[in-house]
Amino acid sequence: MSELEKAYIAKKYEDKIYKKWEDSGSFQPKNGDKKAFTISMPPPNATGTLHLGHAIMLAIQDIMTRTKRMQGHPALWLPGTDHAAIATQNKVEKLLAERGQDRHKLGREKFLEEVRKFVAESQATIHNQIRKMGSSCDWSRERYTLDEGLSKAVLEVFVRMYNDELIYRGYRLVNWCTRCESTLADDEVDHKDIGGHFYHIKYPLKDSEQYLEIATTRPETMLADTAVAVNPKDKRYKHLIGQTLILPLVGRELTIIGDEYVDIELGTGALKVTPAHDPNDFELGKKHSLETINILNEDGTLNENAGKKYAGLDRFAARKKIVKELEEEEYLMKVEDHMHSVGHCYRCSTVIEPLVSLQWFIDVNKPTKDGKTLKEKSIEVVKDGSINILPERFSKTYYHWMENLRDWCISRQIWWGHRIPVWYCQDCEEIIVTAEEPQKCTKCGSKKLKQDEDTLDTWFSSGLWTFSTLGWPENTEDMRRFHPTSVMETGYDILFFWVARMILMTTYATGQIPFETVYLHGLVRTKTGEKMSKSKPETCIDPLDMIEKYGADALRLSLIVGASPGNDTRLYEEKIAGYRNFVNKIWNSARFVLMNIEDYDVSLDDVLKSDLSKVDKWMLSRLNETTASITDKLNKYALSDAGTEIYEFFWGEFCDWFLEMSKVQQNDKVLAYVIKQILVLLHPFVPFVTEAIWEHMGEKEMLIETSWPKSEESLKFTEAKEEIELVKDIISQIRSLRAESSVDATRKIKAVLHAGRHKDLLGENVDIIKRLANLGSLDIKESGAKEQNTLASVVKEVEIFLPLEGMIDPGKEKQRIGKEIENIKRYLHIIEKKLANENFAGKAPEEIIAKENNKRDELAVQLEKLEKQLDSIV
RNA sequence: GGGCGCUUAGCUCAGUUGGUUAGAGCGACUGGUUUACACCCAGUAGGUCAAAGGUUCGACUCCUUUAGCGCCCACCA
Repeated sequence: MSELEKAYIAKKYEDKIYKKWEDSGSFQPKNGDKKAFTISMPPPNATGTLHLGHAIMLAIQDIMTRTKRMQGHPALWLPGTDHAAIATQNKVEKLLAERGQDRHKLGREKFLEEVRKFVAESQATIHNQIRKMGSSCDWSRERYTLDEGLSKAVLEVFVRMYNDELIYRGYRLVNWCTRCESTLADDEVDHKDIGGHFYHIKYPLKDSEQYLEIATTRPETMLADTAVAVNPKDKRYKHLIGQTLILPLVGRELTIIGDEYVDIELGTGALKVTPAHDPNDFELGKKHSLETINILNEDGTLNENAGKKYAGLDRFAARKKIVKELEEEEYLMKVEDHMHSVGHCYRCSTVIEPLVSLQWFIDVNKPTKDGKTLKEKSIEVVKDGSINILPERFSKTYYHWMENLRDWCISRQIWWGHRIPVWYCQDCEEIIVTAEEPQKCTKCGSKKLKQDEDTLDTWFSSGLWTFSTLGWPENTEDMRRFHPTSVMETGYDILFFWVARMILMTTYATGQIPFETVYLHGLVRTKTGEKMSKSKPETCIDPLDMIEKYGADALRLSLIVGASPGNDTRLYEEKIAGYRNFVNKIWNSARFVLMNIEDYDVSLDDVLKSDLSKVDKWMLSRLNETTASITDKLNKYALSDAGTEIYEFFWGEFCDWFLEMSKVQQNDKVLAYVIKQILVLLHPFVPFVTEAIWEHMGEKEMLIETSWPKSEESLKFTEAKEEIELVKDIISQIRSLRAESSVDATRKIKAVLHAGRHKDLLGENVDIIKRLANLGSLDIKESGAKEQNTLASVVKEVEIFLPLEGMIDPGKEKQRIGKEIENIKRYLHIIEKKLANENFAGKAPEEIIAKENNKRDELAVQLEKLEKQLDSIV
């Protein structure tokens, strides 16, 4: 088997292995009695290429899925993509713009063709990239939010909600993106603090020299003012309520109204009321029956209502013009700098305009059939523990968001997405809501029907993802087997956008929760903690480059180990290189074993029947403990902890100790058994290299299909384990003595051990100690006279002497041992103080006290021996 | 204005329900052609666990306050 490369070449194996897995059907869930384990893969946007955010999600979900699959659960990881309405449309519009095209010139159908073409291309790219990460997802069940089946589910839910009066159409103040020319949901607006201005404007009283001073940050909206409000408790203005003001530049008469809403302290205490372009003013307008004047076009320019002078101007140009005119006509009193929060489109960063518009909404506050509102239901399933959010603290954020959720605006004016299933009769104005395109008006029979132009919010369809992908509304077998799903694993940044929406939509549509556990991962940042951005290529890491360079296994580990749920993680190339080294170490340990062993067909029985040395027992014991611990951690989704533990066990114990010891004394059965089990435990983390090795070992069954080990009572060897730990400590101590005293590392020196009751143990392992400590000869005695001219030390009760004629400086040696004694004394002192403390003796648990007593006794013995050694130096 | 998180070795991070003389990887330093691996091996140095107070027999771990950094939410004209 020595033809294996000295270093593992990931590139040579990964694609081949992935193909083998995929072709074998092992990504598809098996039948079985155990509870199914399901993850719906958060569908990447069909807009381009995979980034590290996808890589971390794929790594985490793949580890979960592989573990459960090996544990014998029917495991389904369902992949797919999202049409990502606004994001995709924007992207294609940008591409069109580069060719001097735009969607309006193309028209709806041609534009959609362009989008479809673009999506098909990026989907192909995404498929390839998901595979590159080693994702063991079931491609036979892949879905796309615009699939026929999913679209059917979308329409079905819409119609049901409409019939249940949970979806309604109405004039409301909405968030309008002037670039996308569409509404946005409240949480699709990013609020950013912007340095703006406070413009103080004179609003003169009719037929008077007096005026009111009004402060505003958006002076152009004055063109839509229909009142001015003051607080009736405000002594300055109280008497003016009911009087009339003249709107500067426009000349419209405005009534001064009184409303407690107005904050006396804020601004000037007088508030211009613009019902069409401000959420608060909209409410005031409704309350006081004010006129609503909309001055904005969909593209952010001003319309006729703004007056001829301003119509057609962009909102910001209009602002400038108005400020200038106010100044010229001496209405502008002052301009102050003012920091305030301004809404921006989360997809294109354009400043959002609030405006009144006729849109479709989901009513989150209306009781449904079971008497609870959508909002209440969504809160309940998390509160009662049906859904468990990891890390737990995000539950609080979730409640807060849900509790304050307002009706969800679901209609978008973009073209890319699910068309709203509503038709308007052109003859009788009947509104027909149906999943199937109607042929004629249900009321008057007219065939002149016009479908609503709008599409649905992309989160409406992705909110159905866990069940629409399983065939709902049909009562499919997949639906019965795999829903509710087990885990929703995604970034905490889309808790509201998506996770909350899924809970809301799924509990309504199916009466089930969408998933049992929500695992939220953090953001991948640069080494210095900045967000990765393509504009900074020196720190922005492309997962595919890293896979090319270091292999997918290394990349996966670098994203998993050291990253806990809900916390951001930093990634940089040295880290990935470090895990590449680890992967290579796995490869080489296997290479070593493969050079030594032919037969890997070893059962537990074979191992137990073989002639087990204490070293074997130690290793089996540790393997068994590690298996139990890792299984436990994985079951709790503590992936980082599990990864760290297997890393340290494999490298620090199996390679550094057991393999080295095997070079002296080898038990084929144990070696084969242990390395195979380690490969199994490693497999969810580093699937490629482990599968590659597995194949070289001539296994018939692929590792991906192998069952997960259980911890076995018969592998517990407590005594042998402790004995070998002592042997290891002695070896370490000898190595340390040598190095500290600058003994030539290559020199095979002699050692004498006064082993006391451990004489037999050390005798059994004399060759191992000699080799690992690089000794020429080793003399083991029960006890004896002090050795002279030696480096001396004590481990537990065992005294170590390294006779080094002529090399020992008694002064230095005295100093060294003296220091060691001091150390022990200090420690001993702490323990003795603790034990002498009545409160400790009275209150600490017995276990702890026993442990402390033990430590004290050991230290006392060690101290005594060291003191004798010190005395003997002449 | 609310809420949350972080602060542990030069760097990146672990540290489970309080019981270690505080750990790992990288980096640094010393030394190594040993039946796999220099993508390696052996060894060493390096931390008053952000600060102050409190609870406790015992605090990196729990509580309070403070400071710095970061994030989320919020219709402050």
